[in-house]
Amino acid sequence: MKLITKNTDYAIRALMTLASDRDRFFSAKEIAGIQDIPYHYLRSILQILTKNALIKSREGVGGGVKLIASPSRIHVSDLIIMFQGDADPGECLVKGRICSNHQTCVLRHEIKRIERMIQNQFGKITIQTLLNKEKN
Amino acid sequence: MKLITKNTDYAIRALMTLASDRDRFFSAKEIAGIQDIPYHYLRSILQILTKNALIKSREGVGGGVKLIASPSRIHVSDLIIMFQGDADPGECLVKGRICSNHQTCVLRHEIKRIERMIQNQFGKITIQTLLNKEKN
DNA sequence: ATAACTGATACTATATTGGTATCATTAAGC
DNA sequence: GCTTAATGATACCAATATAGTATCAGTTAT
Repeated sequence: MKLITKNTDYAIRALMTLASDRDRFFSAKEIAGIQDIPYHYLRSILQILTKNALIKSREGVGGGVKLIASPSRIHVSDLIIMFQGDADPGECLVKGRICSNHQTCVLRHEIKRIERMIQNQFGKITIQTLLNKEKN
Repeated sequence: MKLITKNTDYAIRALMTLASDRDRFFSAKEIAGIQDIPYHYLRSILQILTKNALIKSREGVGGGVKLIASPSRIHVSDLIIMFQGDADPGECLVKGRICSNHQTCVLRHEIKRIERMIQNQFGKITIQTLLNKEKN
């Protein structure tokens, strides 16, 4: 059961690095080195984070990316949605007679409930809480 | 976030059909028709259920498969493990410095906790509870 | 004997995820 | 201004996992 894909994972780690020094710009190359993330792949991830205004970028020599959102306001649930999409696109897994007879399918209902619970759990985890736990 | 894959879903539906009449054999063809599941794919799923002793099979004319486990003892969590494997095979998602510096990685720890919670939730759902909810 | 079934197994197709490459543009600093 | 170090945009490729198909051998009721 893969809850978190690599791009989400890489995003979290990049953000943790950025949170370690909020005032300066880190280049993608630098972050890739620190976190051992493939450079080009990381670049595409950073672009998404930039578009979602969690970080800002500066081009040119001495440029890079820098955290602009507060680490305590960046929830892992947001990153999951950002990189893994908003769960399944409303499609009913259980087709066939059961569903057509009963309109709403019981299994699907249970799955939805558990998905909400998961998102709720990941919503409680922020970049800040991860940093805090790391320092124990 | 795909919690349940199609083979698990198909297995659940097949078992619900079998639970609807525990005394007789259903052929794969029949179940495929009732649940609108691709015949050959369903056959491979039924073979796995047979090997795991949830159902028993009878070859030849008039054969098929029949439920042997009690619907209230078949937990969706078991089926998830059966068809989707035992979560991730112990591999740490967060490699690089964070992990090597701190031995155990904080994100991984949180993910593991949530995974246990999910399995616990799916452990509370059985074929029987699904059937009960369906009949409301 | 035949027809209806499962067992075993190999194969193919599709989708998702992970990763790479390239060219254009920007900006610092000599 | 030229060079260099950086991102923006975008297209492409590879690897893996999931979903689905096909076939042949063996079994059993009639």
